[in-house]
Amino acid sequence: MLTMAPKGTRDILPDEIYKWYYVEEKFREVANRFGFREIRIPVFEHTELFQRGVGDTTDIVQKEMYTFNDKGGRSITLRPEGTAGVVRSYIQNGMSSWPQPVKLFYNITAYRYENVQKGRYREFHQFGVELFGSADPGADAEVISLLHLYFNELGIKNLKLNINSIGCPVCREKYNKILKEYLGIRLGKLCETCRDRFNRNPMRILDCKIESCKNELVNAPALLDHICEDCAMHFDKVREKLITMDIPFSIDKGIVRGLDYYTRTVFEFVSENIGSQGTVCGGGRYDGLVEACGGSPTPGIGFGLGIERLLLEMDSQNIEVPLPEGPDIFIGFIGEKAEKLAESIALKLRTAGIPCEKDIMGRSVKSQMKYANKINARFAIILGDSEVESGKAELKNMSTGETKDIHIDTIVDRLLKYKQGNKNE
RNA sequence: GUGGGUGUAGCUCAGUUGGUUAGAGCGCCAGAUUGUGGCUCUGGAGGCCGUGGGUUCGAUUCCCACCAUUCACCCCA
Repeated sequence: MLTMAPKGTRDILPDEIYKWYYVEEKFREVANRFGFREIRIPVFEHTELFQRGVGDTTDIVQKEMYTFNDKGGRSITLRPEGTAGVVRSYIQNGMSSWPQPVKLFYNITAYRYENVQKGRYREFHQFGVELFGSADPGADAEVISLLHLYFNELGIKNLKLNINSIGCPVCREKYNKILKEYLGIRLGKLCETCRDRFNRNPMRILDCKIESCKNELVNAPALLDHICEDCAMHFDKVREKLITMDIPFSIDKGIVRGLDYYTRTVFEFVSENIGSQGTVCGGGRYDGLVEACGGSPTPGIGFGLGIERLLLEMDSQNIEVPLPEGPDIFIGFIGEKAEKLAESIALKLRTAGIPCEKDIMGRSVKSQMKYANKINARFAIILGDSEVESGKAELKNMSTGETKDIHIDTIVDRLLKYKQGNKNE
């Protein structure tokens, strides 16, 4: 137990971190291109923020939060997602008086107490984007196109984009009446949980996976067919824009975001290759959220993108990420005088910005060379008494095996030139 | 919370029809004439065979429980 990471958490080791750097840098870069700026928010917030911002009736709040009292008696919760914290920050920092729209992105860990399975962990990583201040369908399209571009540039194929509209509170209320009429007559045939949902959140019944319930629901009215005129027009425009931008999508009337404050557009990017938790990215519009959290009415839209799932998908598609490079040079030595020389050269190289390693294991020359090979050093040099005396040494190119006699004083210059692209040096 | 699979070396996995010192490949460390890697060869380190209990003369092997892990349900990233 002492030597085991807690359930649902894991280490990201040096051998795989380059993949993380790669997708992180790409995400920052693409988000910046769209004018989104990075925000960093706390890992924990007041519990009530999530109760409000995520919604009291959701599974997340009801059973998945890491909640505890701090020593001051405050109820604190580790963030189960990113949106609520960003919304809080938007309000707290008066972002409504920033130039509009406010476009933010983030790279966070999040925490949910759930059973672990493929692509689902208790501590997981998300990229996200939140766009405040625009109710325009263009904002929806922009956020979705950001994702489309991002996946494209990573080389990911075949992620399926599903979109839907769940209307506004007004149309949802109307729809709920219609749905309840439909369900009311069939209530007896539904499972226990569904009967429970009937009063609390009838829309969730449509999500039920139990066969007998599904059978009763085949002809159930879909929310999309009952949204009001404004919402329908909004949805039409979003679709038009996606078509104009050549972004393929399907309409999935079944997407019903569990989070309470979602309005109008909801969407997800789904994979079929990474197990049953195939949603790589989920998002939508939340025009009521800022107000619900205590701010003035502000439209918003955003998404969360699961990094673990993204990486699983990239693996399943055999997408190659450029491997990290080894140090430019390994400095080996034998003897005390040579060691001092090696130390001073290593410091000069490092000061000049040249990655280099020097033996600190007291190994034989042969073993030092083996090590230089394992760490994928570009060059190696071995210093001994004769090198100390003559000021010259053999610089060995580790990939070709060629050696060149050089003056030790010139080593920094030579490697700098090499790095500047003069690979012939 | 529920159900199935799996726990033997750092990793991937053999194996013992229950019987003394538990194996391979990879990885790690070192050596193959004295100061030069990759290939090859040799050697070495490293296992309470997940934990606890039961059956037995004897358990890593059979049984039970627990724990961990994994996949799935629910839900979500």
